[in-house]
Amino acid sequence: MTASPAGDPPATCDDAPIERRRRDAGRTRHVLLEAARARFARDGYAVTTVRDIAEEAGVNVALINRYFMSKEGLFEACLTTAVTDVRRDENGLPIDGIAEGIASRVGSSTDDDRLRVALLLLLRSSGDDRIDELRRSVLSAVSEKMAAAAGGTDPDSALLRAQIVLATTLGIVTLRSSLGIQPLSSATEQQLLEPLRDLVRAVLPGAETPS
Amino acid sequence: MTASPAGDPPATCDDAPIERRRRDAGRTRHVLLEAARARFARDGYAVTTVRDIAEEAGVNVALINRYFMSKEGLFEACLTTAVTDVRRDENGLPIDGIAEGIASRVGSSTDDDRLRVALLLLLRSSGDDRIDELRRSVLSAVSEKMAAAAGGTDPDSALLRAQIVLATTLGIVTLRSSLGIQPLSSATEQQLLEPLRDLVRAVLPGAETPS
DNA sequence: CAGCCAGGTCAGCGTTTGTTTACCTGCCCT
DNA sequence: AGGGCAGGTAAACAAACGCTGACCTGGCTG
Repeated sequence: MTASPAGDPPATCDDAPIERRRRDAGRTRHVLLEAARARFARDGYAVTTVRDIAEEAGVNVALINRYFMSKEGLFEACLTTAVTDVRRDENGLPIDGIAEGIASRVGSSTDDDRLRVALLLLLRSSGDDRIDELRRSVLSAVSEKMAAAAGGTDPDSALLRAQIVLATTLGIVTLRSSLGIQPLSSATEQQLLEPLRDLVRAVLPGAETPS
Repeated sequence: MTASPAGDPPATCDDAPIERRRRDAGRTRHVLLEAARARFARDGYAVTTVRDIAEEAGVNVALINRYFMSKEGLFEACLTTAVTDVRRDENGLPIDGIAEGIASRVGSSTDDDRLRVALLLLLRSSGDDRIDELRRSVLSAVSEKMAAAAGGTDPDSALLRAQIVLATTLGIVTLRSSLGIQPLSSATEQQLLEPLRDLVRAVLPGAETPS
């Protein structure tokens, strides 16, 4: 599997056409990080071995410890990128249209959409308390932002309700990726949009759903 | 931790007051199964070691292989009990009052409520395809039963919507147990009931919520 | 009471895990 | 052209894993 590691010459060019350099620390680090993100998100921390990740990245196993100190360091780096992805994404949040946002985030089916992978990563635990606290804080921040966007009168109730909507989002991502339950797994973004609109409008107090 | 394994004499009785027998295969099997359920549900399959389970149950490690063939066999037995729990529970489903059912199932905070543990177990994977198919089928069955209970016109749309409600349920259980997000984690069954009522009424087409 | 077997213990097997050490080698600089 | 070093490789480490076989022993039966 994974016959061409990362940037193999497609056998039609002779010397050094595309590949940047033979030895590129930054590139290697990046390839390793992407492979780890995918495996950790799909299979979880404990199941994934460093040899799996290295093989998928087409890189020597020892380089994981060289660039990330340890397996846990690599996982923390993955989570950091996930946090960055989520943070950047929620800045572009449409104030109204929360349902649309969830649908588009959750919708992409099997492609490695960055945000779907990021959400899955936030659900994975390595057992390290400090990293768990990171997961907790960013998930809390997302729910707070959603509660603020939804408005409403009682702030405490709004936060609880926003976290229920967040639970729905994470639950859908889980059911679509881990299990393969039909029709949820093969539902398109369009098909998810209508029920999600109903859900958001009902659960979030002051949320407006544009036509 | 767990100083008294399962049924220690409470130090106030001399000889053999409560403990049934010194050697009881059925009891040992049961204790093992309960310990495994708790650990698998809380930490997942790969993280949990057979030595952990045996220690928590207060029995010898080799007995796991004696009574359940393998670690995977033990996990399958755990899932089977979870399936039984879920099946028995959904038989007593109130036709109306789906929200009440979810709230009561999800509500119990840190106690090892059987149904909460069962739902968590259904989210854990051992990597075995056959067992995964079991998880898939029972989760599908739950959503189908919910869709049937909710009624509605279009059966396909109703199923998708029921699975979204199921995703919410599983998401809440996950957020409450794995992470400790506030205020969701410490919300009582009562506090969860109101938003869940709104959610079910909006997402499930023909669901009636009694006053 | 003696015999027997289900129930339980113990030590160690082979494998896989994350990690480290010592060693090459491509690439830049003067 | 040729050191020098960052980038990469290979082999092996100790620890932990699931599992197994040979071995005890409590408790019922004849």
